[in-house]
Amino acid sequence: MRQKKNTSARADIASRKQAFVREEILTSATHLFAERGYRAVTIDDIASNLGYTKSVVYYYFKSKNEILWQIVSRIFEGYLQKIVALRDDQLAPDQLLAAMVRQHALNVMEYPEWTSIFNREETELEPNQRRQVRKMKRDYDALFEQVYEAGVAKGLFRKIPPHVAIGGAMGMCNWLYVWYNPKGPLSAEEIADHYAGILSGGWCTRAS
Amino acid sequence: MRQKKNTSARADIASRKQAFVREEILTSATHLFAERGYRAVTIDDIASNLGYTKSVVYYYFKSKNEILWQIVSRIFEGYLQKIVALRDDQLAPDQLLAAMVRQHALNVMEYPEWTSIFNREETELEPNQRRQVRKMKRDYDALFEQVYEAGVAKGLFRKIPPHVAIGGAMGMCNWLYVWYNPKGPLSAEEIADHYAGILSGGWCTRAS
DNA sequence: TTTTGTCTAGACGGATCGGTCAAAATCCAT
DNA sequence: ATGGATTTTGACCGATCCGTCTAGACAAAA
Repeated sequence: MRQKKNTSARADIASRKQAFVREEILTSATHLFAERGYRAVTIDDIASNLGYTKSVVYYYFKSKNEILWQIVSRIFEGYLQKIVALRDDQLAPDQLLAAMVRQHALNVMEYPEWTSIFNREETELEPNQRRQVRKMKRDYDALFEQVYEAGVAKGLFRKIPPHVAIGGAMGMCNWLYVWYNPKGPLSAEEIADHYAGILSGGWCTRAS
Repeated sequence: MRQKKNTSARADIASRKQAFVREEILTSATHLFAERGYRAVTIDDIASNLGYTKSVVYYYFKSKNEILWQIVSRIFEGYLQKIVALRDDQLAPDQLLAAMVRQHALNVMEYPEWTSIFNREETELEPNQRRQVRKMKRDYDALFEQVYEAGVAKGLFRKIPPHVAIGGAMGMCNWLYVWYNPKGPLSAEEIADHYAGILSGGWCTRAS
């Protein structure tokens, strides 16, 4: 018993440290991948950015690909949760979709680097990983498209193919990673509201 | 005279062939860069894709960077011309901006690969090239923002910061390179019209 | 046929980078 | 301090890839 307790305490410390360093490395890698692109970043870059050497990174991760995959997987988890949570509010399709768009825009602006990686580095994944990512994206978009369809059925939305309407909304929001500046004059909430507003009612003062 | 004529005839054939092969190489490179990313494509890939060897490519181009730069420069030229041409029509801001958005969407859908490269590979350019590209993008966007501002002044558009409104429109259109399928059920014109419509009047049937 | 300019092949250099490995250092319970 | 587990180091291997270079193929002019 005592032995077991001791070794497990020791293993505990070890695993906590491992978790911490893994997190550090993922953060460093996220910055660099977003800034220069996966292919242009070396393991040495990721390591020396933290004052480590390459070997340290390879102690905590099996390969460069595993680092990328960890980042990509987590991005999706975070995005999905916040969108799914909105469905509990039992809103009408037009209100719900506006809220979902708003939240997606906020997702992008909260971690622009994630969106950059998620969308730019898909080709760097291995075939089966890539299939998974594509499915994630499809499922995520489908959440929005279903609401759009429901809204069309109720006469709330114009009869535009859901795929086109949602594709437009996604582009609008995802593009934020290109130009959104956290230190800019507008807050993320303001921008998200503007976007939800434009998509719902357009930017013209009267209907065209 | 005869000598001069002869040698120039020979040079003529040569330069025509050079122009042709250079074009071939740029096309091959464009496909591959868009598909796999600049960094992941080797000169050998570009060459063997055409049945050539690496040396041929280096006979026609100084470096890999020159190929990328040629592609990027041309993209902008093509985009800009078609947008500037619309200004001659002397439309009111709301009509003009709708036409410009429509045209930009068509630009993207005509050569999705160009948009992909133009936006994904900016980090692969050399510093001064990158500065030029950023200026191109700023100037391009400014064309749209000016029209938006004029529309706001006339009470035609809602008072949204032009940068935000146009950023959204650009994202919407540029994102087409991710999902637009030329063989899909909708034509490029239909999609472009839908987008211009959404941005002008929203996707809701009544103003929210 | 010889010569000249244009184009191509293939080998090579040099640098980079992902990943491995054995040895050393560090840490902690006994 | 000792012993065992964990962590770090730095050298190293092998592969890839950009770009160069030399020799020669090929066509057209002389």
